[in-house]
Order: sequence, then C-alpha cells, then structure tokens
Amino acid sequence: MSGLTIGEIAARTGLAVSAIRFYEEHGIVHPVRNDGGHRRYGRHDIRRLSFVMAAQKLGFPLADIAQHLAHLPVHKAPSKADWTRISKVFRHDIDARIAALERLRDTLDGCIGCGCLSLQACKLYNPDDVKAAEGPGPRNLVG
Amino acid sequence: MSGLTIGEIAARTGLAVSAIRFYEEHGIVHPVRNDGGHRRYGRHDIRRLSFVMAAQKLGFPLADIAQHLAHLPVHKAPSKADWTRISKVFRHDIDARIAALERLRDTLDGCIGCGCLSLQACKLYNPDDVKAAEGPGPRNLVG
DNA sequence: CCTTGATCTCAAGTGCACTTGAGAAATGAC
DNA sequence: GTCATTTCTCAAGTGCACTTGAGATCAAGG
Repeated sequence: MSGLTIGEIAARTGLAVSAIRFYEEHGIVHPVRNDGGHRRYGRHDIRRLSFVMAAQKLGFPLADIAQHLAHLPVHKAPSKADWTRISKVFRHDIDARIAALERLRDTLDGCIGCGCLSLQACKLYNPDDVKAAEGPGPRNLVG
Repeated sequence: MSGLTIGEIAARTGLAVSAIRFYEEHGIVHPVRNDGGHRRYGRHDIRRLSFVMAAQKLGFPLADIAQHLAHLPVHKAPSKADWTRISKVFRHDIDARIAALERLRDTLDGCIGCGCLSLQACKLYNPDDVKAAEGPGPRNLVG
C-alpha cells in the first residue's frame, strides 16, 4: 500500500501527468516520494483533483481553488465537515451563476423581440443589464 | 457626422483602447480611416463590441464570436433578422448552460449530504457526473 | 541482467486575450 | 501658431494554465 503513481492518478482523473505535476507546484496536491524519488499519491488526492476540475468548470482561477483546498488536511481524507463547508461555497456560487444566466436569457428574449435595432433601448448594450450578466469569463465552452 | 473616435468607443463600451484595436485585428470591428489615418467608428460598432463582451462572459472564445459577427453587415446596422438569428444561438447556449449548472448543483447537494466520504459513490468524482457539469472553462469569476 | 516504459527535473514553448512601451504623427482648444 | 492630448504602428511583454522537450533515472517483466 505504497500509494498511487502519477500515471495511475492521471488515468483515474483524466488529467495529463504534466498537469498533475503543475498542480503540485501550485499547492493543490502534496504527494510523498518513494525511495527512487517518484511521487506517491493517496486516494484522497483523486478527490482533490476532481474538485479542481469541477471548480475550474465553474470558472474559479487555480489560485482560488488552491486557497480552498489549503483548508483541507493534506495527507489524509478530509472530514465530512470539511467537504460540507466547501460544497456550500460552491452551491452558493452555482446559484448565483444560474440566476445571472437567467437574467441574461430574459434580456436576450427581449432583444429577439426588438431585433436590437434600438441602440438606446437595447438591453445587451445597456450597462446595467450587461452588469447583471456578470458571471464566468471563460475559455472554451463550445469546443 | 464623421464617426466616433476609438477613445469615444472605449468610453462608451468600457473597453480599453488597446482592446478595441486588438478586436479589429481579429475581425470584430472594421472602422474606416479619416484623412489623418485615425479610426472612425459607427454606432453599430458599439453594439458589436457589446455583443463581444456579453459573449465572452458566456465563455465563447474570440474566434467564435468573430465567426458569428462575420455574418453581420460590416459597415451598417444589421437587420432585425440578423440579430434574431444570433440571439437564438445565444439563447440556446444559455439554456444548456443553465441546465448544466442545475445538474451540478443537484450533484453537489448530494455531496453535502454524503460529505463526500465515499470515493466510489462521490458524484463529484464520478466521471459521468463530472461530464454532466460540462460548460464554461472560464477565467475569473470571483475577481 | 536487460530492456521497455514510466518517471524525474528543469527550461522553454503554447494559446488566448490583451497590455505596455517607444517614437512619430494627427487633433483640437486656445 | 502652439501645445497638450489622442491616436498611430509595431514589437514585445503579461498572466493563466498548461504542454513539450531534453537528458537522466527508476521500476518491473522476461
């Protein structure tokens, strides 16, 4: 029970080996080393990395995610309370995100009606409504 | 009625002058030049740029946005049909995004219940559910 | 052993979306 | 006509999130 290799972790999470090493540099995982200097991971690291992937999809920058994870125990499984606390932060953010998208959707519905021909009235142009659409700031949703 | 300067466009959209020039390089706006070689924009360019800002918040990469805008007339206001078509694409994407977030939220609710202590059962870890959360891939939502 | 494949470190490169800087020319109020 | 402000071009730099490459070492099956 010496732990999982980086390759096994990569296979289980779907991440690239290079990405996992990169995450280590940024304090997201903290593998121990075996006699040969190779990284050995615990099962809880899979969950940390899964959390990172989920959080990234939500638009959190890595630094923020690392910040959250810094509150979890490093080498053992976090307690139920630990995860519950973090999950609630997520839950809150997701709710806000959904609300923002719904506002944007309603705004767009208005635009479809008006054809966006009126610059003064256009809700897409209107700063307040653009602000209401605040949310991600993403990268590649359409692939 | 010689058109708006880049500074005026920047003021009206909230974008940096450098960003607007950058967008021109990427085919998003097509200002004309005055005798001195300075860019002159039309009012419709404000709307094009507002569209870009909204689309970026939704996670569209610039190249895709430019692709969409390529279907609008360059130097005059687009027709109602033009905007309606584009708005519908947006509407579709927003609906999908909301659905994905709702799925993720439900998943998280499950995790709060279970405390994410079971690796096998954890929905955040479960590949299918992670896939269900597919969506953005953002940058900076928390600021 | 031997060899094949995984892993190691460290430096450099990539892609996106811009920003910054330098030096020159145009604009616009006085 | 003067002068601060704005704009111009073009090259280079920035930040994030990684990937790629080079050269060396470790691990494990036959």
